[in-house]
Amino acid sequence: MFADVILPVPLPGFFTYIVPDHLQENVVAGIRVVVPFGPRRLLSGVVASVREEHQGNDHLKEINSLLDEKPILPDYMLQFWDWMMHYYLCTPGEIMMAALPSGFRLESETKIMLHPSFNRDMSILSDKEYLVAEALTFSETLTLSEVSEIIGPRGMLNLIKSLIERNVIVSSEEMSDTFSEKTTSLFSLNVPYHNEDNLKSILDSFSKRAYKQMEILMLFLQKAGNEYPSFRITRKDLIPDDSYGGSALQALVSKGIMVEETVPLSRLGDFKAKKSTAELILSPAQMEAEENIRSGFRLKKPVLLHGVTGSGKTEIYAKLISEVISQGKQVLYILPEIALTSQIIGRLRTFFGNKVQVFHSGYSENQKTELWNRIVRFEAKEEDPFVFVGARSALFLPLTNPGLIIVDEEHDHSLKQYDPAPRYHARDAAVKLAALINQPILLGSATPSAESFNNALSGKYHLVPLQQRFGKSTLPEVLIADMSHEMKNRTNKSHYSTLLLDKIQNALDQNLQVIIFQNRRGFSVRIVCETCGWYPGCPHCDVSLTYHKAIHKLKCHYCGYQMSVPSYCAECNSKEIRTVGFGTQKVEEELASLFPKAIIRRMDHDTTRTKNAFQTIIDDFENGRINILVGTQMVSKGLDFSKVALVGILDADSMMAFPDFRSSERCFQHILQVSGRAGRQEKQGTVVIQTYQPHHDLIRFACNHDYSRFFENELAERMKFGYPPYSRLIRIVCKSKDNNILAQASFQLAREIASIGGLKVLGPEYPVVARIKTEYLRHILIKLAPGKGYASLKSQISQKVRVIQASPAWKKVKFFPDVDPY
DNA sequence: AGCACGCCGACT
DNA sequence: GTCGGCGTGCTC
Repeated sequence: MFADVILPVPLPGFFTYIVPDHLQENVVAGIRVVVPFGPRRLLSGVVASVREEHQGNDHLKEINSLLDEKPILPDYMLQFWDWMMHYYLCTPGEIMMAALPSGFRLESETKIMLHPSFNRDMSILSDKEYLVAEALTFSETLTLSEVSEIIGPRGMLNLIKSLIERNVIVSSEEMSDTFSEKTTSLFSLNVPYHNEDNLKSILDSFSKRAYKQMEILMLFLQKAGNEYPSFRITRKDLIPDDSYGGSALQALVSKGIMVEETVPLSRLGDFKAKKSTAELILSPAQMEAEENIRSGFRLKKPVLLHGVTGSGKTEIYAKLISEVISQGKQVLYILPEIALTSQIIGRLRTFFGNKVQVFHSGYSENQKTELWNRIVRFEAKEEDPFVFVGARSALFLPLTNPGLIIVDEEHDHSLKQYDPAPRYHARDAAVKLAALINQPILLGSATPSAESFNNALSGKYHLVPLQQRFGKSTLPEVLIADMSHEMKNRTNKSHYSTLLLDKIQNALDQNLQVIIFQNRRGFSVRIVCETCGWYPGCPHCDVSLTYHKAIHKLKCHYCGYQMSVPSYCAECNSKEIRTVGFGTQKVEEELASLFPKAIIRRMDHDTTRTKNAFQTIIDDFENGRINILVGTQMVSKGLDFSKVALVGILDADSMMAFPDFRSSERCFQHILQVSGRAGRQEKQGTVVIQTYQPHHDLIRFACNHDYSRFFENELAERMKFGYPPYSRLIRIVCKSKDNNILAQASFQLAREIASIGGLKVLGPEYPVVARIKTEYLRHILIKLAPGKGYASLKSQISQKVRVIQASPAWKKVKFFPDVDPY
């Protein structure tokens, strides 16, 4: 028998191994195996399929051993991987690396031991060799990292090689487990002292000499109550304010009065539900939407819930989730970004407590591995997790009994993975996954993507509108500040219109909060020579350097290169150098001088870098410790604040101007999303949009919250130019350090692909940033017209890529296909 | 991707 | 003379 194995290497295809006779019964698809790979490497891989026949007379190797008794991946998950590698033009290994936490991807580690025939004649050894041999007489085996600790990393490999050649040592490959169980100590009363007399006498003796020990013992008995013989407690729970550093407790253990035992501790945390789901009361509008969603599920169509900001989508989700759980099924809840999860988690845990688990890239590998283990062993018991909230990568969780998939904020661009492969869109992949498992899927957004909206219009998705805000809140009033008018009349103070400043003052006077949105494009602050226009650029990338005030340095956003701020121009030696552009930092400063009494905080990449920074800012804002919050996209994403009276959008134009067919859509979504933060309770909120193009359609539609009109317009535009959803795009990113070879290779590839026919090739073109980390870039954009045959065209395209890649002339060029690029 | 092999410049 | 730099080729 032969097994096709997926290995964590970015090479196309599976690797075929012989299944040894004694393993024939146990090797099935979805199981992990250890296989030899290359001259001296062992890898763990996943069996994709087992077959009886194998053509070709290749020299196949044998499977070494098995890591699992039963599959860790359900059948549908292997189908999902298969679909993904074909759809997104990547290798199974790339999917495996994205899907499995590292605890499930074991690698071999070289271990050395003394050669059995070595006669222990140490005189033939050098000093360093002697140290290694001596260490091997104490502990039988050493890993390479242990050897490196003994003699240092320099020349280690050669030394070991020489020892092996001289038959002093032998080496072997062993699989090492990277997962380490988290443990804790539990303390209990030792058996002799379960006898009350013994206990009493020891307490009496302590009252004279070891007062602290008695105190701890008393504390233990107090917490244990009648259960004291079987009571076990952690140090932290026993002595919360551990001022003794635990030494007294340790003394009790060493005297044999108490017993310490090490037990495994879950990293997944413990959360109690605070409310019963019976307390989930939906408004009539929500109930209607819920009913409508169910009818969509009955039609076996993906459901698109288009609920305006503040309409209470989460409550509807919770209602649906509670029902799925009650059937003993699991729920997968995908969110665009880690930052958002904590809010949603909090709300879901109110109802579902421990049943809710989180999974995203911010989790440690050990945490991920533990959750995977729990899922693989899922038995639908009360204490098992049922709801999995996570970012894209949660799609790969091997749920054994999934009953519902939710993709929230389905319009969000961060649902698409860009690097590394697989470059998948979590929404589209989730729709496919739902179809594979034949279970319902719900997509939710206040501003659905053009793709999804089009699918809803065409009947492919079932559309559920929810146009009413929850409770008494109404949609905010949107006002336009015409910046060209303001500029002409010189009424504006720097970047702020009088309208916006008045409204801010107004809000502050009423002790209400303000959010100021400045998008990322306007975020970068550069340095420019006033005399000749020179600006410092990154030596490795084709971008200007961004000024960072906190470190007073110029920095490259692509490769991290840093330099100090030049005092004169490198071109003309002029000293007239100044900063241009205005980012959140500058906004924060300027607002501080305009509103000296207000407490202003900033939320952007810089201020949310540390683990809890994001949550801290949100908490401060929620509790009214911040009057004005200045931020990028981050402030627009699903945050629920109740006292926000005003939202200001400083520079709508820079969002509209970006040269990309999705820029209008993105700009409109940002405006609507950030506007949605205003006026979440009875009082109507206000939004001020500053723009130089007040009559632009996009601005007009945004003012009226007119999603449908905007997207009807937008779809008409897309159709005119043949952009998605009226075509499919594949972008091939070409990279090389050699710009000439890159130019030739990418040109050649574009020509080859064009020759396939049935598609349109644009480029090769220079991307906006044409060089990153000393590598030059070209983009080839392929438009596939609507109709059948995508699969065949795609495989032809990747065939062409492989041919070009294989030709010796272009071997310095790398190609990365990106299907449905963003 | 990782690892071995192989061919040239900087040190004991 | 060796160490170790990374260019090249291969992995069922």
